[in-house]
Amino acid sequence: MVDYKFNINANEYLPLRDVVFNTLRDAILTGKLQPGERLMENQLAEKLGVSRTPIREALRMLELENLVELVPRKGAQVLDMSEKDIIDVLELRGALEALGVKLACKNMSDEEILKLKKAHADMMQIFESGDVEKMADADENFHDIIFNATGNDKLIQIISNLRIQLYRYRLAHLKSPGQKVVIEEQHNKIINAIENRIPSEGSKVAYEHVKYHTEYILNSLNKDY
Amino acid sequence: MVDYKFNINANEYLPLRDVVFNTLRDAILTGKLQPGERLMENQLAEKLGVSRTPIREALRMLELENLVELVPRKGAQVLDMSEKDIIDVLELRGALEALGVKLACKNMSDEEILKLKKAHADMMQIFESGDVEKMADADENFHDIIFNATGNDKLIQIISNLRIQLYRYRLAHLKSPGQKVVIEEQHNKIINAIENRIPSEGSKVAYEHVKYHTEYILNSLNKDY
DNA sequence: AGAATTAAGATAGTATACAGTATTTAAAAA
DNA sequence: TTTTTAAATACTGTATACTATCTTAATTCT
Repeated sequence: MVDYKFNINANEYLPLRDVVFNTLRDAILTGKLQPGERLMENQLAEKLGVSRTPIREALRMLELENLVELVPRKGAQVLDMSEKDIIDVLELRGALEALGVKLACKNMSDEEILKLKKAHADMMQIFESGDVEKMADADENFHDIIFNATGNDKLIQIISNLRIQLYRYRLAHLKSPGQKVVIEEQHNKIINAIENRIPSEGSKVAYEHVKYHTEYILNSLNKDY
Repeated sequence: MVDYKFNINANEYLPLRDVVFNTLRDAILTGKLQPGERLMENQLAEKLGVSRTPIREALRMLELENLVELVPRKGAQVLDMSEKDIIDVLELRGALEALGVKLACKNMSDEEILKLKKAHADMMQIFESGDVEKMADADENFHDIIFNATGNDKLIQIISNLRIQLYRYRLAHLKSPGQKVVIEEQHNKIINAIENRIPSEGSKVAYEHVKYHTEYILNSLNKDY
């Protein structure tokens, strides 16, 4: 009746609400569902071939992820982020990336440091290609390695959520060709701080990294139109 | 305290799922529902006099608030926090309180500073009474004023969530009589930083405040039998 | 007796039905 | 025409019914 195309392991059971949740989230993040677009339960149910029940539960989950807005008796719509929202989230990211690198300075294993360096090298390679999507992915990968080394699961959870919120706007950053040199230098600083186990330094450069990122994004936003 | 979507205006409509959500959250935070306790949909539905539908939706929401754990086809149970979870959350709070006070140094109005001072004075008064619940509330109020002055809604949202997670464990802190002097001094430092508009100082003392808090809580936890 | 098996009950997953409320459309009045 | 009102429609909110699975306890087998 229902085929679980998201399940690689056919043994594992994934409730429909989670399938719907993943589907809708993906659609929102990739822009197939645009900010402001209404999400009607019947329509979604029909399109996805399920009843309204899992749709509704998925919508509640998306609401707490800040991806959709739910107005009682009116319905759901894809949430848009104002410029201020983006600034706010980046402000948070600044603090949390700083914490993340600080913890990574203390906790990252030598193996993981190697992995981090490799990720950095890969990313620089990809930068040559000019494929913005892949660049963004490589950047996320780099930061993922750091966060996973912090050992703080709550931090990982929150930063993931912030990243999801920013996902739709992240491409603005890496477009300009001059970026490579700056990002390379900043990432190198981060790697050095971690390798030399200097938490205060790591915290500082991570913060500056996000701050630079923020300013860049704001510029791109204002340049639009 | 728990004033979230609470509606004073009786005209405004609150979906049952939100009523259930508030009810269950309150029950969890006040310990009426203990960590580890199973939450069965039928049972809750009957007890609250509603159908399973709003119960299920409320449980999904509680899951994303990290208050209950949902295992597919098994059910929900009140989530317990390990000592490590508590440390992780406090580590996050350290970074976010630091950010909060830093922003408050920049954005807090003179009026709000007066309110903050009053809240501090009130708190010191309440400390004399020895009523731990009220002390905790007064402390939350003090920090609330700061966060509301940051102007960063996302920060407010996340710190609220972290606080909710810690709510059940917060009383451990204020019990010992020696606390008053230390907390008074630390809060004074925070107030001074904000009043004199020194973000770097505010950030520093806020971080130290949480760090002290953390160490205290850990001590209490280990002392428990 | 202890382990394995099966059957019964409990519980979550999903679909559907119905009720109530916004929204839209059409009609009537100004 | 423009505004008001009324009816129709399209939603969401909630309850309930049905199904699939998990748990528990009884039963059988070794």
